Amino acid sequence: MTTSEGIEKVLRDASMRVTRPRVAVLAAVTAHPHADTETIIEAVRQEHPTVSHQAVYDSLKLLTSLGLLRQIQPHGHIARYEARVGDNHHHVVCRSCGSLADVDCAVGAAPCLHASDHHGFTIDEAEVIYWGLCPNCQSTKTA
Amino acid sequence: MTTSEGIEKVLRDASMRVTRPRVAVLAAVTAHPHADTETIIEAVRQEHPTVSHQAVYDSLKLLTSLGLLRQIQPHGHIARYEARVGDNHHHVVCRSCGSLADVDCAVGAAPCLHASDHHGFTIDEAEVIYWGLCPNCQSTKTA
DNA sequence: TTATTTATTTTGAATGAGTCAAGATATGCT
DNA sequence: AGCATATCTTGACTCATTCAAAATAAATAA
Repeated sequence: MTTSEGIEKVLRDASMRVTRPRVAVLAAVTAHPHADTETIIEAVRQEHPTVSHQAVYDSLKLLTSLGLLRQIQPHGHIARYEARVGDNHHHVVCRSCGSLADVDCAVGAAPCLHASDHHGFTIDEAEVIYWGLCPNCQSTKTA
Repeated sequence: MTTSEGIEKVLRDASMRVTRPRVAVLAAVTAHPHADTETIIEAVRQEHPTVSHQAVYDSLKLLTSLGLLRQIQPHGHIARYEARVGDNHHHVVCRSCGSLADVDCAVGAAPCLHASDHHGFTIDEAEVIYWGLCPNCQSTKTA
């Protein structure tokens, strides 16, 4: 899915050009799950030192809109990205250090997706963020 | 709960001073649910023209940490606040116009709060944001 | 393969929500 | 009323992200 051929097909199907920055960004996010933009820029530049930050921003936005990436941005934190997509998993964020971990869905396939009263909204996604303390910060706080 | 006496008690219990900006901010948020900071600043200044933006930022942060307010900040949007607190309700955000509505909990009291695998995190809150289209934008899109 | 078209990228400046810091002010206590 | 200091005002500053114009390179056709 996230292989080199995979992205080419998705991009071409969307009438988008297959460019070095785009492929590199997808690879970088795949290699660094939950990385922020700065980290992704650095990772991309390991292989392609001339790629601009703007190209990374553009690629992240494009790949996200095409469904190849997912953006995570908890309150008070900058945006992070992950390549794990389409399996309806959620995230835990540590209130203390900001570290982030994946959490599989609690109840079956798409829990929480059926709100009791939509106010007429059509809902296509339920995003869940759990807040708490990571193991590290728990011990630090109590120590 | 959100009355003038209510906030005084909460502030005093927390050893915080009862100041004009704090009371005004709580009143403004109560009167303008889901308002962003800019809107709250304007609302506060209707009554108290000399209150600084910094005081509003500080008050919002304090009142939020005391549990009198709740901050909502969907991806790509600036922070908004609401005074409805402690009833575990969630929000729908329109992908098109960014409008926001309350949604009561889908399944009983605290759904989704029990993630299957915490990775050792202690979870104290499950935040749910539904994404979709508001009634207005639905008709605009299809029209 | 080379020329052509134009989507993307580079570069560098700009935006703007939010934060920082120092001095002025007002709250709560005695 | 007067004191101590929490809070506010003012104004500069941060920094993730966006904007814009010129340069570049991907895709198509000759």
